[in-house]
Amino acid sequence: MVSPMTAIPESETNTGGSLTSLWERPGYLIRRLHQIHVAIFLDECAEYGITPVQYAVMTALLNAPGADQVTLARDAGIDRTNVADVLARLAQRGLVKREAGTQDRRMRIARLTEEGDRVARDMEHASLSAQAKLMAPLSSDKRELLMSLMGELVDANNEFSRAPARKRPTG
Amino acid sequence: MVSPMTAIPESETNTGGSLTSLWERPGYLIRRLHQIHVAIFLDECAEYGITPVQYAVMTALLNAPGADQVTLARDAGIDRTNVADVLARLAQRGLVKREAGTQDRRMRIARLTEEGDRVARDMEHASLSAQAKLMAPLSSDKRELLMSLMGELVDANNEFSRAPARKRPTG
DNA sequence: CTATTTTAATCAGTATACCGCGTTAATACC
DNA sequence: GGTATTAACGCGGTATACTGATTAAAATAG
Repeated sequence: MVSPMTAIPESETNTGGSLTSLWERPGYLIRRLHQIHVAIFLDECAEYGITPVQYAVMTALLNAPGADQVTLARDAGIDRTNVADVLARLAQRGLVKREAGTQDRRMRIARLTEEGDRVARDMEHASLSAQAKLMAPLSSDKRELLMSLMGELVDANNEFSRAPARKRPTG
Repeated sequence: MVSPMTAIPESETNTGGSLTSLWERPGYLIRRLHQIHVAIFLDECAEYGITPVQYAVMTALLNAPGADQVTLARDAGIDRTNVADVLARLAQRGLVKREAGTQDRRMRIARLTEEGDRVARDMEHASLSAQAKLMAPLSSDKRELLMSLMGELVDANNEFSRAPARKRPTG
């Protein structure tokens, strides 16, 4: 015994029932899909140097200028402490400015700077390109189907993540 | 102009076409789905203290004992450098042991320890519970549909991420 | 057999994502 | 009005995920 073969022994511990394939695990497919989307987004938006999460925060600020961090977290579906980090990085690049809240002095209010506003609007094309590239392998029908199914799942499981986002507009 | 009103001005910069809702962006839904799955998995598998990625690496090691880091990265769809970090943490907890490769001395070979093997097998129930909880809001038909669509998308876009996984078994 | 190239791993650095604790300010209660 | 509770932040810590550079060993070209 103990032959010196170091190649994969094939049946050393794998006694019969190998566990389910990764491709049958929803968690695996979701993680890979996430990886892939981030990679495509970063590629398409490389000229701006903005990440998907930063873009989500910036668009949230477009729609709700002067929001506090908790509101931004709920609007963008991002963890509270993470929003603070993202805002700090955006502020350091001059895309966001932060002030203390006037009414509630616990809050820190965030706004896009002029440059931040311009960048957020300019990026829309690139972000749509990233979407298109990601979904390109699917037919139009399948795209809609996938969006619908994912939306349903996120909606129903919203409360399970630490960052329960604002629910989908029912309208 | 420059009125001192600090409440959300509603139309300060938001000139007309507000950008697309987050719920219409595939990247947003994918990111939220990922958040939610990780949260559910950590909750269901709390007694083991194993993360989804650690579980993926451990099951990869179940099926390919003695694999090197590049192989593990491809099998589990995880970035090369990340695999090294995950293995280091698993090794520190005594679930994995690592040795230098005998034939190719650049490689570092990884194996599950006895305890690691036992934990990986014991966890299957909990991981299936996490899957079930995640997918519970969807009917059986919709679950299959979603898995199929996600699989198709991951398969087609595989090469866009830094961690291009081993392709889906065609059989 | 030497020189180039390729490959596995490591390291440093950055960004997301979350937890738990503590601080401070606003609110509620008495 | 003083106390208890709640709420918004900040900080430290951990894990994933990736980039770029470097090192060392193997494979290949000349």
